[in-house]
Amino acid sequence: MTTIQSRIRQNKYKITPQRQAVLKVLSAAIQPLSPAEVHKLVQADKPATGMATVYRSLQLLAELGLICELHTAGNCHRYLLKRIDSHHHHLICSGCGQVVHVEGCGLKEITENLSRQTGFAIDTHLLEFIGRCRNCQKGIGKV
Amino acid sequence: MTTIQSRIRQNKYKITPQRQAVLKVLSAAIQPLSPAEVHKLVQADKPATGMATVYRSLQLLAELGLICELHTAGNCHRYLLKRIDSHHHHLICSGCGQVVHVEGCGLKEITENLSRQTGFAIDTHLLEFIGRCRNCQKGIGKV
DNA sequence: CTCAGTGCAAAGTCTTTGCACTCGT
DNA sequence: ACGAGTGCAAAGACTTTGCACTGAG
Repeated sequence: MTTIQSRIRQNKYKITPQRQAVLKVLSAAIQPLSPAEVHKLVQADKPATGMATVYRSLQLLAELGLICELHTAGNCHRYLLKRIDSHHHHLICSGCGQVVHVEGCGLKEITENLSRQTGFAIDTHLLEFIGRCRNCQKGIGKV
Repeated sequence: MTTIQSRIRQNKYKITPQRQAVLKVLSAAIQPLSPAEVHKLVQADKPATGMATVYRSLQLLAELGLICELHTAGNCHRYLLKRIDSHHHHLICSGCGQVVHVEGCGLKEITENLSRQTGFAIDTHLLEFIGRCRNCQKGIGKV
């Protein structure tokens, strides 16, 4: 938490109660949240907070690499606090939305090959696994 | 092309000039197109075509698995004809948007491990490589 | 004290929907 | 001929922006 704040300060942005509230909400969340959900949860804390501020905060935090932006099927954008600094991905349950962290992906080699073959400078990759958790397989979350 | 049409027919949907036009545009495209781009290109062929029809066609074709939906950074949704029936992914240039097909990804093993560890039934994964093509590395597409 | 950050409301985008008409089958 | 599919325009969702005010540094 303190590291996060110092990262914000380092980049010459201010630490405002609103930004803290957004971070708090995201750090308490187990599953990724949409901007609207973040807004609702932030309002429990700071009722006056506007939607625009939530968007601006999410944008800032994503820019600083403090949170991840996920692309899910229906509700396209969802955000998640980056808990681990290492390279990782997410396994997302399509039933209930729960997220599991996945360490490593073994794509280093394929990335290097691709780069060699195509001449692309490959910056990153977007990888998400989509499935159904144990509960949702039992038909609970059948959407 | 004929296989595509039969796939549409199989699912009891009609083959309309508009759907054909959307398919034609996508099959002629080298890079993935946004709905708006598809619309513009379709209009060159059938000027009366409405935006709504383009959306409905894209949705239908994606549902039938005939086209891929990509999640890119800025303009979130873009569509691409599925040229190859095998499992594949895309390498996308963040400068000019050009797309390279990537065969295989070596994620079978990691998927199986994940499934075992987490109890998830993993249906699929979303994988895209993001980089800059040779031209854009030369600074041409510096956005 | 200053200016980045905020809240609000208005303006943009992007996407979907309702409805009468058209046209593939 | 029948009903899926269409075009249009309006509605809806989501996101950004302008502007005066507030408060973090």
